Amino acid sequence: MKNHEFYCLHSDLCKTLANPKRQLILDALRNGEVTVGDLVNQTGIPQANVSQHLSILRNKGIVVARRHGSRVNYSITNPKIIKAFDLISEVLNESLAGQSRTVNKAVGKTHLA
Amino acid sequence: MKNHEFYCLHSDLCKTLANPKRQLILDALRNGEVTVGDLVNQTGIPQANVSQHLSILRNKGIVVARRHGSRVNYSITNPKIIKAFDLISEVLNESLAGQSRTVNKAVGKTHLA
DNA sequence: TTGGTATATTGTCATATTCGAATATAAATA
DNA sequence: TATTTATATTCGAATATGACAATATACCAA
Repeated sequence: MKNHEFYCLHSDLCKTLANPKRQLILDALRNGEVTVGDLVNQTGIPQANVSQHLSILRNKGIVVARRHGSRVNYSITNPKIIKAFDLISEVLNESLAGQSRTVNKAVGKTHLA
Repeated sequence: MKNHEFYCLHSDLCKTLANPKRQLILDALRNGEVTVGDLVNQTGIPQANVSQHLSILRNKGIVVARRHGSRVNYSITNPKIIKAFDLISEVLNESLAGQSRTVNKAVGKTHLA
């Protein structure tokens, strides 16, 4: 059993990934460096909001910024982030595929939703 | 580029994983079925709170409940959940190891925290 | 049926997250 | 220097989340 602090760090990292807009951004960064402006265009998210999310991702060390003239290029620091992302996609797809079977079936007469 | 709904489902799933207590619980379920009572003992989390978290995990299809007498056994529905969990652990460890180098270095004179 | 043990749900409050609007900063250019 | 373009930060309001206490439900045994 690992310690409490580890779980906090781990879930903190997950929490950072757990936002639809940040996922859009991460997916847009999947193939390499992209500027903020391009992220705005590709995702349709307002500029200020993109910057907010990039700031969050930066602070967690998930992305890194590199200024190039007036533009700032962002990229993902660790490719395993994308691997984890894709694994969770798989879980999601399998879950969606096998839905409505035993998954949420009631147990006994409990209220188990 | 995938659609918005997919990202919402995906981040919803991540969000469910993104909680230290739920991670403790998931790690305790790593090797197979465990009863609620055992989860309470192993994690030190109060019973009501464990049930709350199990309810959340159940509703997302991450764990499944099986009643056996007066006890209820929980297990993880898809082993890939654990794989994803472990991948994120790796990212975390690598991030902790390589900390304080270039990761959060300022870019230009921006306030980039 | 009564009591006891195991598990689940609800209500409430404190805290955290998210977004848009407004504003600030940096670099490029006139 | 003044202006424009690119990006970042701050503030405030709405909403979501998490924890505990209290209570409810299910099953078992006497």
